[in-house]
Amino acid sequence: MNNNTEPAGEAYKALHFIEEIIEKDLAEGKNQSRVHTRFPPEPNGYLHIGHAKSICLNFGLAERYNGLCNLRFDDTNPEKEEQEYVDSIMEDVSWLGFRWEGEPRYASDYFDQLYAWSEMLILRGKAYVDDQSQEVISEQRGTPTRPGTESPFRSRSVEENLDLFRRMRAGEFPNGARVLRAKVDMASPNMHMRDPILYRILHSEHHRTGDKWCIYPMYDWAHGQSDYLEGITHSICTLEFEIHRPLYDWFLDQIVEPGAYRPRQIEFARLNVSYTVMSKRKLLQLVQEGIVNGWDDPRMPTISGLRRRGYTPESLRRFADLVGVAKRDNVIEVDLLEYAIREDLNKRATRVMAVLDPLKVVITNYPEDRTEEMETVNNPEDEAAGQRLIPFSREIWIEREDFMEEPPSKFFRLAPGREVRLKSAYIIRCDEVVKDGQGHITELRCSYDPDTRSGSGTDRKVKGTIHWVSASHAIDAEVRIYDRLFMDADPDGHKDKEFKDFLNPESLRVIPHAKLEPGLSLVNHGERYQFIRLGYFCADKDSTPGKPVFNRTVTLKETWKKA
RNA sequence: UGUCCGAUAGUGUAAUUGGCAACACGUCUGAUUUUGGUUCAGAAGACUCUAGGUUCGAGCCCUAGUCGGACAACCA
Repeated sequence: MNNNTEPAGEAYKALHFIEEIIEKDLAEGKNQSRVHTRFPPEPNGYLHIGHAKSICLNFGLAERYNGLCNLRFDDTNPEKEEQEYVDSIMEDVSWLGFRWEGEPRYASDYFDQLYAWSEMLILRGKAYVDDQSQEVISEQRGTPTRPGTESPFRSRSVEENLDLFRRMRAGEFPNGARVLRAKVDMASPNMHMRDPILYRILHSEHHRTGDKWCIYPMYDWAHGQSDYLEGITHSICTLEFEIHRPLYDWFLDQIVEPGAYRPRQIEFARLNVSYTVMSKRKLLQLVQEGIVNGWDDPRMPTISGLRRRGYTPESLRRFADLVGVAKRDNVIEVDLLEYAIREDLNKRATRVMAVLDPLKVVITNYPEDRTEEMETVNNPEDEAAGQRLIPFSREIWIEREDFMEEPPSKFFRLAPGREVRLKSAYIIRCDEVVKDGQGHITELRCSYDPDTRSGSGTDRKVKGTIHWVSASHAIDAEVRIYDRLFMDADPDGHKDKEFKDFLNPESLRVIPHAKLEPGLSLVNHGERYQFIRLGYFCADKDSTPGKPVFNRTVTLKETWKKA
């Protein structure tokens, strides 16, 4: 069975290695030719763009092969996990546009079954209780190049192991007093096979099971078994778990009948993005040390941060598609992320006029009491978006950087004696530059050509077109100009420096009084616009009626270089 | 001195399974443009990690090596 046939007209897209594995399994009728994946985050932090790749992969595969995808919280460590994270994860996955099969699952749903299987292992002589301290166990484990040594408790009787394990569960021992270990192979070249720990004692409240348990299963013991219980066929994870796969399989061997259904672990290379950090630990550090304003700070590579920044779910899914799936370590250039959001917003964002650094222009030959409503197109890429009217009058704001007193030859904007077109309005010429006592430019006095009204059919051309906003009609807005958080392409790739040494001091610049066209006074947070010639901006949740707050998502592509 | 994994333009991913190394981002030209955006046309950029081998033919198969990554939490 080959599901690879694409609809006619669509470009052939090569299968990545996981799709190849799946198609082979499907063809062989493995696991009744089902495809069932899962996204298994630990609720100990917010999801980031790397998780988005994994989400798109797992849910995308299920979609492509008419399968299912579960959302499962890997909540086996009550000391780090919180409900807040569970909630944020569900919100992020849904926002990305995916629907998990049934209710969210939790590894903690399977604690009873895991416990029962553990007793089974003990009964079969495949697990034992070890009384040694963490330090001693760690010492005995050896090193990657030196085999471990067996614990003196390894040969305890089944009865004693069972009794001790039950008493561990009953809460008779303090944290760290004993652990349950699988009896595998202390001489294995794979460290994970050297009698891995199944259960540790943790007298702490679990966010879902409360105080029902004081022993908690380790990741390796919980994960594959959870996959099995959920009927997962393809358990996709990142490369660092590759070395765990023999253990994943060993555990499954203990509970799965040969030839029957069985999940398979497949590893792919995690996403890295230049100029950012991706570890939850470091992101948590940025939040806790107040370097950013929370997990959803628009500078964070978290899904909630990108959402607040103005990224669309479509752009993130497109990005996940563009980065591909393979097994080699990779660093994706941020440019690709920015390409993805520009591509999307170019098609859908309404163009509006906004002046961030206002310079007053007085049009001396324009009547003082006059206001014209100029028609302007909402989106040149989307005719259906229609037109709207914007007010024009004698005094306007233009961008300060759109004027130069002594312009280089390639400068197409306003300068003394030069002309520019005001977008959707008239061509003006700069006649006079007004300065204050310090030589600071305070105002430009210009004259307009009445025959050049936009849409009047005039054919007079000028080199440049600039944006503007009528001074008497403009509203004030706060605009937050975000730039990359780190100045180095690989912030944690330096031996003698810490990632925080590369923080960009100008990652956030707040413009308290930007001038916007009046139609923008009432915006709903999350609305996205293109500020003409400046970039894409998204209304922040801090907006209030009459005083919007905008976040800059990304600039427009800048191909112009100074001479 | 171990085990596992990986290596193709600057970046990422392909190469229909052994047949002229392609696509995307990025870079550079030019055209169009009432956004220096978009769009369009084009260009540069690769000893496919190295050395052997198999073959009429190797990015792909084999051998050896080099380089990079992962593994020594009672984290996931």
